[in-house]
Amino acid sequence: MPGQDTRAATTVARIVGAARRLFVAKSYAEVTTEMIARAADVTKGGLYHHFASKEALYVSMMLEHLGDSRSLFEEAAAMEGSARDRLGRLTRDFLDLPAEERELMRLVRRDVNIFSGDDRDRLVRAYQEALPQRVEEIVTDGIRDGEIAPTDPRLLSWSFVALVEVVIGEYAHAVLGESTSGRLDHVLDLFFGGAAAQRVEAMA
Amino acid sequence: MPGQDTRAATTVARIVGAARRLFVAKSYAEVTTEMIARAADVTKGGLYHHFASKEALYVSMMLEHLGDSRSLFEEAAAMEGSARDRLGRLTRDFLDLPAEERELMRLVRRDVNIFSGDDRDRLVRAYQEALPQRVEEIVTDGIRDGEIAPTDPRLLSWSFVALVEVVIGEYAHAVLGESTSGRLDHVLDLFFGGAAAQRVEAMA
DNA sequence: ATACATACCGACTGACCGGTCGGTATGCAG
DNA sequence: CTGCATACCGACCGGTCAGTCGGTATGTAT
Repeated sequence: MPGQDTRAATTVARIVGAARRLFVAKSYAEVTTEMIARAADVTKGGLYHHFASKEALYVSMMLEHLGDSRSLFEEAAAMEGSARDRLGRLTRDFLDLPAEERELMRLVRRDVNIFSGDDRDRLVRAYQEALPQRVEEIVTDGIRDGEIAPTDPRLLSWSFVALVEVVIGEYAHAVLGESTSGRLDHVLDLFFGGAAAQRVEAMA
Repeated sequence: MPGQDTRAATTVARIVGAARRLFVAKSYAEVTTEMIARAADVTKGGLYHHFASKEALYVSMMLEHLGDSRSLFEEAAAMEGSARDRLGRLTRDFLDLPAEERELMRLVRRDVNIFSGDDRDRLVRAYQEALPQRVEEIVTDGIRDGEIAPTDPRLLSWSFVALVEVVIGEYAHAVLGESTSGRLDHVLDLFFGGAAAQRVEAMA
């Protein structure tokens, strides 16, 4: 009953899904078009019917994911509230993402350097628009409102993202517990308050 | 006049040096043994006379560098003084490293995943002993002395290393100026004090 | 001088991989 | 029913690359 369009669309989706799984598990060079085709239950011919090249498939897969992520993070950035609340919401959304999707954000940064020209530029832009720029929005507001010390907002955003990345991975999982909240608090406390022991402060 | 031993040693050194330059500039898969041999002014045959495989060459090159780095960072960690001073010294040493050697520290983390088994384990261990464990020593002391808030020291160390990595790269260079000190202060301030605006505190 | 080891050469091989192409199957439009 | 487009197949090609191997040159020990 499904027409050709639907058929093609589901095949494309199968290929993209298989590519995503494989690219997360292995490096770009290690994943062969043959492997992707086999995992998607088509042949290489079928794969190349829908995608011009291995690179085009990778880029297509990644751009789709980055678009979705951007929508998700834009919601958090658009929230009302303190910078800490908004960063918390965004980070929580990120940490609660399925592991595979979260890994894709690391993947872009890892793989961007193996491309060049147009594809590379599009990937970089899409990544920055998906995550770092959303963080930067919040940080910039935080500086304007006196919540965050006046520093270069982009540098601060990257620092924040770097701290979040530390908290992914099994060691942090083991230390901070299974729930998202532990990791979240750890990141926010460290980012806003630093690692120094609390000085005794004058209390009201 | 030099005997065969010296001759072989210098050839090996040439090969390792060429490999280092190339692996920093391009990814593992993109660097061919032919390119390394050519850059080292030997043939592939000559290269394979000294190294059993491409992987063995990579590992050998990396372990040599990590050993040197470890010695350097151990000095800083062995210093007297506050945790902040010692971390500052270690970070300064790191930031003042020639760009190529500094890049190698990123390389390990990037490339570790393409190996497996024994080679992988040795690389991971050597890296951790070279940098993160040196940081962890200092952090642990800082916690013991009440300078750093009691948190998991390993997690804190990784966070610190992540913050340092942000500060390498051209954007940070442009924002924080050419000198090492600007980047150094930025990292230390952020790590110890956090990003929050200073609250007005009771002063003596 | 002779014999042996070590350094090095470079043509070659075998495997792999991205991409192609001629062909078949399946629907849809007139 | 016919003709055309689209989806898909799978054998194949061109090229690349890690690794090999028979050979030569250069020292070194006896």
